[in-house]
This record gives sequence, C-alpha cells and structure tokens, in this order.
Amino acid sequence: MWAKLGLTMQDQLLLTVRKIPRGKVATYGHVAAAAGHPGRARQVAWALRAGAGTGVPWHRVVGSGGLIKLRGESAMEQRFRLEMEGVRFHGKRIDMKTHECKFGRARRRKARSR
DNA sequence: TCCGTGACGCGAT
DNA sequence: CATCGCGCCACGG
Repeated sequence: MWAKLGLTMQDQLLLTVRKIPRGKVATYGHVAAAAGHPGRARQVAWALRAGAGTGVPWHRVVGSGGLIKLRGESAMEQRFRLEMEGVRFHGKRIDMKTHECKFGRARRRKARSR
C-alpha cells in the first residue's frame, strides 16, 4: 500500500521514525517492523543516513537493548539529544522499559517482491 | 552483474 | 561482557 502511494521503503522507514515522540526511542528492528519490513533493521540505518538533515528524529533510533550504535562524536550527540528530551541512561544503555516507543501493530507486507 | 560495505539483530562461544 | 558467524539488503564501484 505504501508502495502504491509511491513511497520507497526508505520513505516508509523514515516516516515511521518521524512518528517516534519526544522522550521516546525505538530500535532499528522495531522501526523496520512497524514500517512493515520486519528484519530490515539495516535498511533503517541506511534510510537514516540518506534522510539526514531532513528533520528526521534520527537520534531516537537506537540499537536493540537500548544501545547507541553510532561511533565517535555522532554517538555523543545522539546521547546528548536524548538526554535533552529526558531519556535516562543506565550506564551505556537506555532504560527501554520506560522509553521504548510502542508502535501500533505493524501492517504486514504481502510479500517481499523483488 | 558480482562484490564489498555498513547507524543491525540474534544466537552461540 | 566481548566476538564471531550468519541472515538480511540497498548502494556504489
């Protein structure tokens, strides 16, 4: 259906990321699943890079377990931004128990056409 | 078209 | 907790 709307998977993923409310975070895997692409966590990361600078709340996407998967300064910026929104860290990981964003039931894709 | 490269995830070691 | 291997996939060379 998204595809029918002329949206690429990248747009679908980015759109899902935009839904993450302030003070909440979602994992790459969950974003992919919520967008209807279970198992495409990698593409989420790719989409995020591609959509950088387009106003996407990229900092709200973290790795499973609430771990920041960026490196170097980007990682610090992400952590800083999250803390700014009130996200609490337990050492190196985020308290997913209270900050993980729950998406509505992901719509299923009929098939991974190719 | 084949191949290496990742902001990934998960189970096994 | 740190690594490795494997599955997954869009992209660029």
